[in-house]
Formats: sequence, structure tokens, C-alpha cells
Amino acid sequence: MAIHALTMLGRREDRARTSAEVADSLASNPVLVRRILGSLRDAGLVRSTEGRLGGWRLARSPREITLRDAYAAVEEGPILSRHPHPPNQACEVGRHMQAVLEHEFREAERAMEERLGRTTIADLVQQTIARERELTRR
Amino acid sequence: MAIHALTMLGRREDRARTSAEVADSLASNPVLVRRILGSLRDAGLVRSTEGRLGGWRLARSPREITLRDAYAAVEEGPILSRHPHPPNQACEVGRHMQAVLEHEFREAERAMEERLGRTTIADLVQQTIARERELTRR
DNA sequence: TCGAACTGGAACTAGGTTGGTTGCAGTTCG
DNA sequence: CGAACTGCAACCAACCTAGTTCCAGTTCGA
Repeated sequence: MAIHALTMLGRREDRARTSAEVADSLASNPVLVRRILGSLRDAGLVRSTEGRLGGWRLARSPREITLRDAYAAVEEGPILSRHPHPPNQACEVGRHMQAVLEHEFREAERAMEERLGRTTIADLVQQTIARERELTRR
Repeated sequence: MAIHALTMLGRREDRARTSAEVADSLASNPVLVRRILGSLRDAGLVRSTEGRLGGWRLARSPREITLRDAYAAVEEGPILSRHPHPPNQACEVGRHMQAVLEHEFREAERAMEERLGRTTIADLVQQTIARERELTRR
């Protein structure tokens, strides 16, 4: 939803979008959208202006915002699930699994984020425009 | 927890382990462990034997079981969260976001799984042994 | 200066997921 | 026969997510 919202903002950079407009595209509701955009603002990806004629816009160029930025802004904590609680420290295996797994999982998560970092909001804007052109060309 | 369990089994291949033994290492309980090992069995990674002296063992060499295998066996569905429901199809952006995001997310998930596929249970067994040696060497 | 159009934020809800638990039936083997 | 296992269903508490309601604050134009 965060990436969808960013793409909406990236597609029309001159004017701000209201949370209601974004919510309409997401088939969701404005309050939820503001919550998400609020996280993106905390991460420095978007800016909001209050009051009438207010709304949301990107804080920097869509070419300088990657999917990884959005991911990091919205998703906190690791994505691969760790032990729900520390294993048995008296066990020769349990004693070490947390540290070993932590390293492996971090590497895997890093690989995923690296891939997310290769696509920008500008790319998505272009893709949606291209797909829309495909549709209307007929 | 699945990877931890597989490492337990990989460390002692000659005899079967009971779900109680694995649960002890995980500081969890046997039923939960059997649930997890059951998924791993469905995926062909482990075998179980019933009755007295029964238990669990690897279905193939620890060198031929990767973290990706364990991940695929236990975790169903995508890890990056998609739209909770389809966006507004009447919106020029919403109409295309699902397909566009699906492609990007699959790529990112593929990258993570590729990295998980590079580590085997045998690697983890070796790592835990090495760490244990580090401890007892003093 | 009022009121419409916005954001900001707290409080609450329904539904789903996760780790955990209990209880019991079935299997194996000494 | 009985101890030691797996297999399986049912249930529970805690937590998370998307969604909702309500209201306070800000801005700006008529």
C-alpha cells in the first residue's frame, strides 16, 4: 500500500494529493492512508501540508526513492521469523543456533532488500503509464 | 524453529531423535515440534517412525538440504505483503499496481530464497560444532 | 471571519495468525 | 501387557492488520 501511494504521488508531482484521493485508488479509507503516509513522512520520503488545499507530495525525486526505502519506512523488524524465545542454553546446539541463524537470515534479508533497492518509484510510474497506454491503444 | 530442528537431526544422523528431545533444545513442547516436523516430512526433508524407539531423522544428507528447502516447507505464501484486496480498477494507477508489484516482489523474494539456498544444514551443523569447540577450548 | 477542506491522532473493532496446550487414539517393541 | 513414541483434533491467549469512528487543529477563500 505504501508503494502504491508513493506511485500515486510520483505520477503527479506538481500538485499535492489528498489522503482521500489515494484511498480511492487503494479502495481503502483516508485515515488508514494517512497512517501509512505518516510513516513515509517520518522516513523523509513524503511531505504533508495541513489545511485546505493541503495534502501529500514526494519529498524528493521519484528517481531517488527505491522500493527498499518504502519497505524500510513501513516495515519494522526482520521479515524472517526468529526463535519466538531463546532456545535451551544448556543444549550444545540450542546454545549457538540464535547467533548462527541471525547471520544467515540477515544475509538473506539483505539480498531481498538489495533487489528492492534496484527499482525506483519512477520506474513504477513509467510502468503504469506504459501499461495504461497498452490498454487505450486499442 | 524448523531449521533448528533440522540441525538437531543433522548433527546425529545414526539414531532418530524424538520430538521431546528437539523440543527440549528449542525450549518448546513436543506437539508443536511434531507439527513443524510434520511439514518438513510432507516436503520430503525428514522421515518419522512411530512406536517405541521411534522418532525423526533426515530423509537425505544434510549437505543436500538447504535453508531454502526448510523455508519453502514451512512458510506458505509470499513474504512481502500484497494489497489486502484489489485496488480500484477504475483508477489509472490502481488498475496496474497489482501486476507491477507482483513482479517486483517476486524478484525480491527470489533473491532472498536464492541466498537461503546457498546454506545447507551441513553448514549449520559445522558452525555449531565449531562454536562449541571455541567454548570448550578454554 | 466563518466554513469548507484538509491533516493529525487517539480509541476501538473484527478477523486472522502464531506459539502453546490438552487430550486421546494409534503404533512399536522389550 | 505396558512404556515410549507419533498423529491429530480442538482449544486458547497474545498479537497483528486493516478498517472505522470521532474529534481537534490548520489553512484558505468567499
